[in-house]
Amino acid sequence: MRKPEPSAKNSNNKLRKGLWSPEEDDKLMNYMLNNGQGCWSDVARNAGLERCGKSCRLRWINYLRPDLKRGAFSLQEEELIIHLHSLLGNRWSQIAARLPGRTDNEIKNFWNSTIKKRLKNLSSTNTNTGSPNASESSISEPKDLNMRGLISTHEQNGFMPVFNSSSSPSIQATFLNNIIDRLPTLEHGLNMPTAAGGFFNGTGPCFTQSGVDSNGFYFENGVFGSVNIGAGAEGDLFVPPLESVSSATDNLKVEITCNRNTNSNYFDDLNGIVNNNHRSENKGGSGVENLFQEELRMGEWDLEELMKDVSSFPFLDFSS
DNA sequence: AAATGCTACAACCGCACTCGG
DNA sequence: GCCGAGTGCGGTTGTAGCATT
Repeated sequence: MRKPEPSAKNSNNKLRKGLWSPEEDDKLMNYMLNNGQGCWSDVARNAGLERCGKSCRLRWINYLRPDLKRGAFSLQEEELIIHLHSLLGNRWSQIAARLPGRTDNEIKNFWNSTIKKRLKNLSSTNTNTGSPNASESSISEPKDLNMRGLISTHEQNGFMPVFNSSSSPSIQATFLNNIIDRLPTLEHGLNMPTAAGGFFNGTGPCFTQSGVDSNGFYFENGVFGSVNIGAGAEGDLFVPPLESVSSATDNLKVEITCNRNTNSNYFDDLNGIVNNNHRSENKGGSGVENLFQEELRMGEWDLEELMKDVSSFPFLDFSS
């Protein structure tokens, strides 16, 4: 991408830094192919490179490795990254391990440059929209919320929020703004339970008809709970207390608190939620269960299996 | 055509962990 | 147990190239 800086090599005997020249790449590539990976400081020395071992390792892993898949991320990969990130957070190496041919650095860059930007746009658009009352006139046009903009490269294939036709615009606006207002809270690592909980299906917000009818999730102050829409009279918006949240549906009760300071607890809780929903035998249940059912149809991989246990994620190969 | 802004991504940095002496 | 080297990882920076003004 960039041309090596001529000044990168110091005049004295210090190790070279900065961009790698094609000659250096050749040296490292030839050495690795002929000798395999060993101690990286030895690699650097034996390959005749004026680089530290750490730099050689990085160059090999992120750029020279023969099994690397170059080029843009596919839609499938993109969705998987979002799903995995919702479960794993910024554990790029673990995410990369599930994406053959992709490096943690690549995924990290993709996330920070592309996905994060879309989330930011989403958030700023909401700010500009103003209060629910102010936006009431425009909420009937979902694009004004820029919800789809989260993944702008995707086609409009049902990722837009779908409201009950009888829901008033003000309720829709209140509901959406309630969710969007929480985005800054979730920005830290974006460890939002969206993919698991149903706000985002991995490609954008996913408010299914059934989800809006009965249950959604919300996440605030470290508490993962539910937002119950229209459980009573049509159009009612019920936001439960933060400390302990329970939905009002007949066949589903969610009372979740989690410690945001410990990722393991957090993700354990998320997985518990997912598993609880999977275990439900009530296939006719609405709300959260249907949200998951909707989600499971979104990707070509078995997301249900993915969400059961992060440690059991399959290593997917999209290279075909 | 030049200036400016934006984006993508390669590479560095610092911290944490493991392991052998 | 301590120490240092090696390694892995996530955050951040720097900049080439493209887009826009």
